[in-house]
Formats: sequence, C-alpha cells, structure tokens
Amino acid sequence: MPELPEVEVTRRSFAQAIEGATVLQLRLGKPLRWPLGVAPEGLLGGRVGAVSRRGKYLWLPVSKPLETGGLLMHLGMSGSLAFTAGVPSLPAAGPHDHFDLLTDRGLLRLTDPRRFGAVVWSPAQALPPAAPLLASLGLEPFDPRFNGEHLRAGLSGRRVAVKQALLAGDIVVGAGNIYACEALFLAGIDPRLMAMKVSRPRAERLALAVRGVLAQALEAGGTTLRDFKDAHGVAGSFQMQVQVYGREGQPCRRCDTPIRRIVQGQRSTFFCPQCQKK
DNA sequence: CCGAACCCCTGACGGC
DNA sequence: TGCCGTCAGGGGTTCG
Repeated sequence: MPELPEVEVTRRSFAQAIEGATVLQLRLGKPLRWPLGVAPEGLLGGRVGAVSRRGKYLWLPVSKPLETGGLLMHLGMSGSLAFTAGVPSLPAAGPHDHFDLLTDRGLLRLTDPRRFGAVVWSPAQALPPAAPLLASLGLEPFDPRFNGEHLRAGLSGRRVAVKQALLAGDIVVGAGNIYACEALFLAGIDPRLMAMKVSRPRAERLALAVRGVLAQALEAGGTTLRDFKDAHGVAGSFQMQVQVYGREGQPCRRCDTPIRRIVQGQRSTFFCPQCQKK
C-alpha cells in the first residue's frame, strides 16, 4: 500500500516525537517477512535517534552505551505505523499488530494484515547503504542527480516496458504502482513502451513527472485509497488528484477517452490510450 | 546478466 | 448466507 509519499508522510508524522526516546519494551506478534535479527531484550534502554528514510524503507536508529544499530522497517502492501504519545504500558495487541516499540515518549506500533512488511535489526550506526536490502536501490527522486539523463541511462538497454522499469526501483526509488501510472500519464508516455526506446526528451519529461507527482502526493499527505493513515491516524488526499490509477472505463480528465486497464508483470496498469503514446 | 514467473499473506468484494 | 475466484498501494527469490 504505501509508496514513497506515504512512507515519508508516516516518517514525518512521528520522527520528532520519538527522537530521543528510551526503549522500555519490545513486543513481537506474528512473524513478518524476515526475523528481527536481534533479541528484543537487546534493545532495552536504547536511545532512539533521528528517523530517516531510504526509498520505501524507514531507518530508526537505536543506540546503547556499548552497542549501536537500528531498525530497518518496511510497510509492505498493507502495513502502517501508529505512534501514540504518553502510553505508560503496552496496550492489548490486535491480531495484526506485529511489532510494538514501547518508549518513554509513547508507543510505536506496526500493524500489517498481510505481513509483507519487515522490521530488521542492523548493527550499523547510520542508515547502512550497503545493507543487502538497500544495496540495489536507485536514486532518491528528490536527489538533484536524478534527472532526465540519469533516467535515460537507466532505461537504456532494457527490453522491459518502461512502467516495469520504473517499478523495479533500481533507477529511481519510490514510485510504486499508483505513482508510476500517474507519472507516465503526466509525461504522455504509453506504459507499454520498451524502456530502451524512451527518447532523451521524453526521459526528461518523465523524470520531471516522477518527481512532480511524488512531490504533489507528499504535499497532499499521501494517497488514501482504502486505509492509509499517517502515524497519527490522518488520511491522505492525493486520491482526489489521481488521473488514471483505478479509473478503468472512466473518462480521461484531459480528453474524455475511457481509461484502460492492462496487466504488466502481474500488476494492473492504468493509462489513457489517447494521451499516452508509444 | 536479464526478464518472467512465483511466492509470501489476509481481507474485501462480486458473482452464483 | 456461503463458497469461490479475483484483486490489492511490494518486492525478494527462483528459474529459464
């Protein structure tokens, strides 16, 4: 469910509140994608640092006098984080609450029905770029180095559809299924176009569209199609601005042609057959 | 190395 | 109501 804007909105909604907190208790529910990788007691007494983000991963540093590391968290398809200030002890956990970090500032709780999400301990001081999970990630969309040239270089030589190349996340991170569809619409590019056939000027447009749509979504607090909420339970509103995603059969907002839905790499793609060209 | 298929898991929804 | 197929905002792993 969460793409970069939702993850970043989540991060911003609790980073300040939890920074400097002391870990009092850690409770695990059902297993997530991978084991935590550290004994929960090992984090007790640790101090929470500044929460950061890489792609759709959150990094929550926890330092102790003798050891230091952090929690690398991913929300998968159905995960969300909630931070409740001033919780004195662990409240009862629901069937989908799989990770609770109780601190002296409040409770950080990961709820994830499908359990595609993850919380993994990494014994690193800062967000570890070499961590296996992060090693092959592309540039951040707001990194000044992410531009049309970078995108064109990343797409070159690839025989997959441009939509799938965007989703792969090794050129630029953060655009998931919604925003990849939206960016391709904004750039006027048919999602089925082979990646290597995207011209230089179109790569420029696409880079701007990717960055633009993610920025807009961020500003709108993310997209809430069904259940996204930030760490304080606030929903996003970008769904109001969506041009193609989830709009199969409905008229294109620009030209009235019915939006089409196709399947690429086992995932739905929505596009306007009139506005988006090969 | 690349690309495609498969898989993890649960819930919601539409059709019969 | 109940059952079944389909779909879902991600992405690592495996196979050809």
